[in-house]
Amino acid sequence: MDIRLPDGSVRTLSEGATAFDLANDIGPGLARAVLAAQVNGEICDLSRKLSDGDTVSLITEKSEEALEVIRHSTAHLLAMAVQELFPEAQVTIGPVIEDGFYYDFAYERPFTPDDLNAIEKKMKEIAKRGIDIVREIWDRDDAIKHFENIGEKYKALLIGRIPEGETVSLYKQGEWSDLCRGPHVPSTSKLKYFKLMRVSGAYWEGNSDNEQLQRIYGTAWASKDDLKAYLHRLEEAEKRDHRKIGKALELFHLQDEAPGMIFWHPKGWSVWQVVENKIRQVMLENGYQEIKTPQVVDRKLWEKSGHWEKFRADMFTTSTENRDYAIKPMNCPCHVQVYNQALHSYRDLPLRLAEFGSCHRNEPSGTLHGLMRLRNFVQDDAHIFCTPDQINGEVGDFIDLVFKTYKTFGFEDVIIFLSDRPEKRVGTDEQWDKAETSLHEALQGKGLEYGLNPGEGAFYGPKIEFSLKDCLGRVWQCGTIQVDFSMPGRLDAEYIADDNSKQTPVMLHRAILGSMERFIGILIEHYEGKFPFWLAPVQAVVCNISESQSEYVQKIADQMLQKGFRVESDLRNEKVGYKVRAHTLARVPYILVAGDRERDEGTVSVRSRSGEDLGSMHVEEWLKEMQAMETEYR
RNA sequence: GCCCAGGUAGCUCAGGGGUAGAGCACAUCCUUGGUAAGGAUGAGGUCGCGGGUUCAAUUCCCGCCCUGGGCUCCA
Repeated sequence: MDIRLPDGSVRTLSEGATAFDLANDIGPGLARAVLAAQVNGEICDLSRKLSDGDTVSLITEKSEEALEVIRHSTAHLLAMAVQELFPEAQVTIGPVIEDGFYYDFAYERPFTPDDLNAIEKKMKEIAKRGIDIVREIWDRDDAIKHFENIGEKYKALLIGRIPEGETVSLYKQGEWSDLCRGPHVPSTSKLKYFKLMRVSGAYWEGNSDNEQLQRIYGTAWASKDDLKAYLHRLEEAEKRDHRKIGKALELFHLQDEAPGMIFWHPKGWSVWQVVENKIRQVMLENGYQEIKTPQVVDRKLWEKSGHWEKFRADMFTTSTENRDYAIKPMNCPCHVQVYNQALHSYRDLPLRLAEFGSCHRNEPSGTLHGLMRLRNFVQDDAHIFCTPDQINGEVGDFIDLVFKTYKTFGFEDVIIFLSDRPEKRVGTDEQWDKAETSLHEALQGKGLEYGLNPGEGAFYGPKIEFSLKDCLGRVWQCGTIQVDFSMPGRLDAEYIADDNSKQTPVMLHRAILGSMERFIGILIEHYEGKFPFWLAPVQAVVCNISESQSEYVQKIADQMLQKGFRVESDLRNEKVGYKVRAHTLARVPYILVAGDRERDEGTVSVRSRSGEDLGSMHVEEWLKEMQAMETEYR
């Protein structure tokens, strides 16, 4: 039979030849290196029997496709090792994930870090044994019986979900076997570059009502260098961690007495204010009006808005003089109160009310994370009250605003998802059709790529979410725009239409940064604490060389301060080298040095954070330079 | 909320049933030094909180709180 290779050439093999035979036929080197095959585009085992006319490419460690196979096989290796060491452990699932894999086990006790070391050692040992990995086809019912007999109830359960009469594939390595679709590498000896990373609990089927399983995470790569590079990448990412930098640069702190809430220090609060003022400016330039509403609001309003019934457990409450209050978990009900204080004409719409609204939500303790997930956070919130016909235009304008704003802060890489109608929802299908279409059209009109989260919309309307990634690749939602058919009606918002009828406006909830805290956290990681000039908490430090220039240094530092720049002077009894080092480590964008020469000439010597010597310049000239940087967002 | 690992000086961390350790930072003194660490001296701790075992607990045991990594959740 004839087999076509990726380069277009054709090789003739005898009937019944496998992908491995093909590799062997091409050369013994390839036969040693080959891990899997791709037959007519489908990745499969080397034991796959080929047919006349198949197009086959062989996957070696150099192929991109190899990683998934290696990781999958390493997950099996892990499971085998665990069961050799802990025969009572039951296997469940073990998928490939970004950068590695995990495997969930049911076991009477959690695995310890010591166990992990032992398991990894066992894995290496099994790998060295060079056990052949063999694919077997089983009848579904036989497979269920088999796994039930050996006490693997989870596997039996999984196979039970496969339709009757179908066959399933099992992969066998030595005495050990696992239900698996495959494909896998041909022998455990192909698995060399892996490392177990951590243990954690995980629920069976991801449902917290189910029993907790023991999850082991690992990473696996095609080469030693790749593994090393990955571990190095993790270390580098850790250096960007906003919690670490936040502490080192004295931006903020957290303490036991206020879990999930931030104590902002002068430097962190400086960043906050610059960010807030920038957003405030953007809001005013785009037709929003800023308001401020109460922190603590009577329970009755939350009952009316529906929050009390649905989210009471997640709200902080307080009471006094027989009245119950909730500390606001969101701003929208309050914004409707402001809207309701006047009788509105359709001519008033769209009405855009913005607030830097501080919200408290009693998030589960296990979910708190630095600045990213808090119990108290401030949203750059706004609500647009509009007619159904205005949704389209408002959403389109908002998307532009999001991208423009993110760009100002240095972000180009934005992940967009559209969440559409959930099963439980309010509003008519017609309304949902219209709203969802508006969102799709707005995104497509901008030529944006976006993912779909089917059924993930809020009960009151569909939404678009804009997310940014943190240093560890975790995705955090920042911006959002949500259509709301429910709350305006619940809270009696209305307007008089052009036919003099009373109508209920649609409300769009929207935020660009989302949570101020989270956004600043992402900013810290994005810039590794090296904020651009306009955001930096301290924009420049002026240093003297010896005592005789201290008066001059104070004078010019004050001059810059009066012009509105955030400038400090460093007159400490230390050498310049010491001061330069200290302020470089503190990520100050510019270090200005004045010795006798500069004092006599009325200049400063300018050194950038990156170590570049920009030479001496007159103070006036430097002031102009700073003014330019301030408005160019660089 | 669930599983695991942590919590020692302002920070980063070592230690371990019987006077608590380092580096950096801080203070004082010497030094006035031209672009990433000048020198000396010194101060600094309820070893997360509560209980138990013990002659003795920061150390061992139990509970709680917080932090970190996951899971679940995220209006």
